[in-house]
Amino acid sequence: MVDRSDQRLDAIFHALADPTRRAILGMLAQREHAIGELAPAFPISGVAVSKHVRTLEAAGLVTRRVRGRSHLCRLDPVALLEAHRWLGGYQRFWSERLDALEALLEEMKREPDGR
Amino acid sequence: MVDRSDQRLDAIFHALADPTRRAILGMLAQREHAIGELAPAFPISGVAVSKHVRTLEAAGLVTRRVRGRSHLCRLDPVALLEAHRWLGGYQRFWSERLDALEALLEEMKREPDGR
DNA sequence: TTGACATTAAACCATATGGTTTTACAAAAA
DNA sequence: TTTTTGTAAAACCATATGGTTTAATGTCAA
Repeated sequence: MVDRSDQRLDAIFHALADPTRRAILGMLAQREHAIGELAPAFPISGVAVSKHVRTLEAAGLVTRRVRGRSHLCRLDPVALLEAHRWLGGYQRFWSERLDALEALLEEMKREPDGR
Repeated sequence: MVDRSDQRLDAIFHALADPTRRAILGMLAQREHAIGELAPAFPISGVAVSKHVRTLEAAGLVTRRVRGRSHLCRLDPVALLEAHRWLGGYQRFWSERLDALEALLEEMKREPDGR
């Protein structure tokens, strides 16, 4: 019952569950960065940042291309989309709530005295 | 730089990074369940399931009401919505890709010989 | 009141995680 | 060629995690 897509979601959500890794994604959302450019933004060693990048890469959230001694990292949106779609499967739960709220507001507009 | 909403996302994504916990959410998406009803669905002890539920509860993904000796668990969509919205912040990355693909397909429709 | 039931608490264990420092290596610069 | 630079690999450490088993607790049923 634990299939491949399960394991992929495990890796994606686990990768997203760390604030440093989310911040790295945020930087990569601006533009491609070498690991050495990412590292100074964090209060941890470059080695630690490198390991975070590897985790993101393993989860499919980041791709890397090596140019000389620099490893250029780029956001890969596909994994983010996967997670987004999985969560979207629950959308009806919150939109039901929003619908209820909306209906209530509508009601209030039609009967402003709250009758 | 690690504020409250950061920690909330940590907890939410961490809670989602486990297949048992995601399966529990799946069951709760059907209807409210007592912990004792959830447990037989998994090949682990009831104690372990109880701890998973606590993790989900701590992340705000599940609420619990106690009725006699049963603890009734219900999905709380708000935390899921939070995660969904965070991911939605990256939507432009995959929609850009989809837009490009769409444009390409449009092009192919207009010039079916691939010129 | 006694006993069964649903759940939590506590103690424990193996492994995973996020960090460190040190070592290694390939590429660019001197 | 030698040195410096960017990154990974390896070894290590403390703590977190997901599981177990064994009490402890409160609630329903005989």
